[in-house]
Amino acid sequence: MSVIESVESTTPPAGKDRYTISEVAALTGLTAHTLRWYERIGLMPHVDRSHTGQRRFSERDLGWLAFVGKLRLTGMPVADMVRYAELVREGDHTRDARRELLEATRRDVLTRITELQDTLAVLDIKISHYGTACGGTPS
Amino acid sequence: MSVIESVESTTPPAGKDRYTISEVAALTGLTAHTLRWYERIGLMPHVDRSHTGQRRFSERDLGWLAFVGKLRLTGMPVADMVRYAELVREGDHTRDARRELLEATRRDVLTRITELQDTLAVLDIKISHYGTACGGTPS
DNA sequence: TACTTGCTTCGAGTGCACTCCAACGTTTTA
DNA sequence: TAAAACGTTGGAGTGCACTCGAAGCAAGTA
Repeated sequence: MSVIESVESTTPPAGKDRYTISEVAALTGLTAHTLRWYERIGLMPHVDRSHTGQRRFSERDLGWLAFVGKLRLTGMPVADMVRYAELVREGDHTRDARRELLEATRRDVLTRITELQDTLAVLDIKISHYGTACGGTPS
Repeated sequence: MSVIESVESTTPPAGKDRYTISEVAALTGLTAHTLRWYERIGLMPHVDRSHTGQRRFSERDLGWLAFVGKLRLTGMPVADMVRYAELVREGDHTRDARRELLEATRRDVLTRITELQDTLAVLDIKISHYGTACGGTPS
């Protein structure tokens, strides 16, 4: 618990802390279906429930979803995110493993950025070929 | 043909020009299955055949595959790449449409790079929360 | 009270990008 | 020449990440 608070929360609990699933859907851009699916596969920590069993998301849940959204942008497979979520749940002794995982992800992201910059260069060359009213022998 | 030469070829025709499918697979990292599939869906221009009907890839085909590989890295859907390939086949009067498409792709790539850089920043913050070597427990 | 909206679950369906199979023909190597 | 390796096709299968449907319970509004 303390680990989650100290490391996993980015946004401090401020504002209301009992969001319904449709509110969270609106805030995150995910569908309610996807949010339930995330919980089912273990990608969400267990979400609090109302007295009638309906989900009530906390600010921390929102923070986690925002982080997951970032990881998703990197192309990380959902299974790997689930693995990370499991490590968080397992507690303090997985700190090193988690840092390792994040650092590996960081390296992947750097690689992806480099690849995209290469691609950008290729696109620029192509575009410039299209741009110039070509008369010479292009390569 | 001339359009393809003037705009679509990056590598000048040098070296042998009759690669078998397994050679191309080795060179590109794609499987033979994928190469045939690319042709079937119209992502490859029609590949030359031997007198018995086997594929013989040219240097230009390799250049096209390299470009497709770059596009693939951007996350562009295969259907969009097929669309671009169709424009190329349709000839000179689609130049503008093609440049448009490449420029849109370029914008997408820039957006993706920005997203990844944001993600990188988040990862760095998380990693720094996990602390540097002093807190870690080595095996 | 009746209606509308939103929530629950489980399980099935979708779209994408491959990936593989079966059956058979061709080319290379020993 | 015989075997091994490689090629062909159409169509079916796989894995991922959702995405949706159906049946039913609960809460708010006219």
